[in-house]
Amino acid sequence: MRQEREHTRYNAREAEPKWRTIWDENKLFQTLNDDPRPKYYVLEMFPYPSGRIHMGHVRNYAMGDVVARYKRARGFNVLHPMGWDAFGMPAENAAMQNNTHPATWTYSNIAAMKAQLKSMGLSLDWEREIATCDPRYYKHQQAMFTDFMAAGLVERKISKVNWDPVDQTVLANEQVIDGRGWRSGALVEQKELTQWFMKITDYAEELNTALDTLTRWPEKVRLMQRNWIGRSEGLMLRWALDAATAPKGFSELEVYTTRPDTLFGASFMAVAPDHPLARAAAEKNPALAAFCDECRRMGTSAATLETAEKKGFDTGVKAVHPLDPSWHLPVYVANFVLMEYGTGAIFGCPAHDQRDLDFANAYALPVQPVVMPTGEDALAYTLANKDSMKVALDGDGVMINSHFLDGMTTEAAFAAVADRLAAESMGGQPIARRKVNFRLRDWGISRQRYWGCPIPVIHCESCGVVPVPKKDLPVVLPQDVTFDRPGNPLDHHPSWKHCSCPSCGKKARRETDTMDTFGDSSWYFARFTDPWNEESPTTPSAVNAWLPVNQYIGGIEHAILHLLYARFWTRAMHKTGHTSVDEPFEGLFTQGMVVHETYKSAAGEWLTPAEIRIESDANGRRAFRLSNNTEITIGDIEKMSKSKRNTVDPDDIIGTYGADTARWFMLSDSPPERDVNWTEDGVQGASRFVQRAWRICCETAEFPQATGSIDFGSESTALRRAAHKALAGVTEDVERLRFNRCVAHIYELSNAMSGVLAKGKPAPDMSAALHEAASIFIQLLAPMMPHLSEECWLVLGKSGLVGQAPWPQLD
RNA sequence: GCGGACAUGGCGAAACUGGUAGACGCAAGGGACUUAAAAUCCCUCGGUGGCAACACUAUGCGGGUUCGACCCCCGCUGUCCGCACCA
Repeated sequence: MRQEREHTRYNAREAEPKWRTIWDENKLFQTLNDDPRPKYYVLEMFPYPSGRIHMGHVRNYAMGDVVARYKRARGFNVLHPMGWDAFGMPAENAAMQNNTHPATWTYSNIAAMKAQLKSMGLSLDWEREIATCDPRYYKHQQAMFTDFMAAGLVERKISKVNWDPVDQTVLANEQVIDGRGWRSGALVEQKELTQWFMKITDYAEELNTALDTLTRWPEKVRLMQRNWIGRSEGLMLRWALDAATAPKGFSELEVYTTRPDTLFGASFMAVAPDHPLARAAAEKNPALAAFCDECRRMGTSAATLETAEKKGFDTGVKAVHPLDPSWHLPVYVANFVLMEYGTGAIFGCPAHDQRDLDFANAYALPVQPVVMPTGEDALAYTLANKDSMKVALDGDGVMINSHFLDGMTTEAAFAAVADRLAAESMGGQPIARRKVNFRLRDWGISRQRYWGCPIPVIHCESCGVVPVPKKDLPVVLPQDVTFDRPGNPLDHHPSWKHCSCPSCGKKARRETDTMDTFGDSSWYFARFTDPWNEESPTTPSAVNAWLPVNQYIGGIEHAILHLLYARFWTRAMHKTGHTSVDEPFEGLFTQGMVVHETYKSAAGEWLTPAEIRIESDANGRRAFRLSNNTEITIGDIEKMSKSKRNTVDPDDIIGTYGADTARWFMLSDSPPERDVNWTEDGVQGASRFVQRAWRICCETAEFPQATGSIDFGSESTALRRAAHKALAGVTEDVERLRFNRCVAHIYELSNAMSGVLAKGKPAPDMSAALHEAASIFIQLLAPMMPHLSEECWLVLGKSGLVGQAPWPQLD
């Protein structure tokens, strides 16, 4: 017979704030730099202060908090800080729309979001909070910028940019939609502007090879970075130009190729429309000039590239084949050759490159196979494919129709051509040299915007570009700016940009570009290690002790840009003496998105989950609108977004169920790297478990704890075994960030305990086993549901805080 | 086009290094308690057959390796993601 027992329900709304106050009063999560324990640095990607946290934040920070709390219990000195990625365009947009200052908007958002994060019960060291828009932060970023300048890592050069003529600003590629500015809708122009660049390409080789050392990064992210860097090994090859046809001043054409082995299959040359040779040839040829203009207008948008045909224009210039002086090839201007990659010029080998083949077929150029698959007959293969190929053979094989290369593998032929041409010279220089090339380009950091870190340089007519001396830093953003007209408010400001030259004292002009906000997030993890240092960006003893971040957690959307820039910036900091580490993040975890069902009315309008009531039975689920009871179509499960209105507000969930329930649900069910589907049923399930865990602890507390030595019987031993099995499972799975499995282990233990408790008053050995199991149970729960576990810890008569208890010993 | 990942009940998933497929949760169905509801508790829950013990079958599809395959190999199909004329 089940005993009649009345337990009060666990009241999260009362308990959660109470425990947070106790943690704060005991400074539980304050981290000292001189703590002797081994260090562990866990970091979640800091948020942009948009105004409110969303469920993605809840998932991200719940995961990080589990790791932080677990590592603390394992005896580590854990650094778990939080800050704000606070510069950026939304603040300026808000300023334009609402006539509020970006700083006012940003700081009020930070205050609101900080309160929300606090309500989650995260074990963060708020003493180290930083905001990138704070002059006490960007002062050091400016100091590093001048150090980077001195170290030759910063460059000012002319570059093509997307220019919005209405907003008078540069747009990133992502901000150009169908050739128009995302905000103004104006046709975007390609404009050449002098811009600031970080020389990330200086580290291309190292950023690529060091990926091999990042064994605790997802393979997917490493691969994406490897592709982005795009390392290739090839040959820089100089072709002589036929003097009779070449424009004045052009005697040769240099190309980059990764396939010198296919040189005998060449049938044309091609240069980019912006190539100097194209420009020179166009001067005397209006039709060619028109063709080049047309290519430029096509622009670089992905949509136009997809459908663009291979188009070219014969310049009339002839190039001399480097292995056969009697062989002259036509030089085309072609729309598929990019000025930005290699030398902006190629030789075309149609048989072994699909683009070249398409081009050759369009302009009736010869197609000569020079590589065939192993085992084929050379003559038969040639006859079958010559001038009639549809699909280029771009793989390895055996050389044919290639004179001294015939019979070699492609690999051997590459080496043979490279060696022979390196030994030959033209104008006193070798014809060819081996060259490692990268797709990666330098990082353009100039933004014609107000709400960003000012680039700390001064332009002087006599001295040129002069960095602002460190004693004059920070270059602070002016407060009194207006957003009533397009363009850069810093440029419009009546006095800000007028200054005197730091070296000669004459009147000079302050740089009005601000830095890309990716710069701000490229070193914040280093600043967290000693945010109190006013003199310099980092303190060697702190930054070198804490870095690298042991576990970094964030969204996959930052797989390339943020993580690559941070890897570069860390190396630049190393070069300039601000740290001695190269890789900022030892372990990386990319979590999945939070998704939710969508709801659409018959009229086609999206409805929020809060406006919906669900009915479900054996026939399935149906949705009804609360206001008028009409049936609503249940749509696809999609990423939570404002446009589909399928969002759930963390405040509502925490207010209704408590932070622990929200955290528990976020960690259960789906593997953390996959998307998690937020459902009302799932939250209620999590909430039921909170009450069940509470009941288990309350019921256990009614039975006596062990005194003296105990002989455990078979049933009590089984319970103890279940408890330690759960302990082993959770320990392993937290280490591997498999939180969904942790949840399952805990459920299994709770089922075992419920089964024992249902049998009524236990024998002394079972009572002792129950207390042991409950103690383990609460400790396993503690990293995930910290408030509830403190309350349970208390009801079981345990001393101290579970948040300070060491991880249980496995038996 | 190139590169990569994934595919298991009604659903989210688990199965560790090749060794009892479906742990755990959700949904659903049945029952207990209740005036009723909520909450709680008990039972069932991949499919087919059987009162049952149980038998057969089952991890996208087709082959293969193995005493043994969700797991390894080959070939398909589908879904998702990244890059996108990179010479």
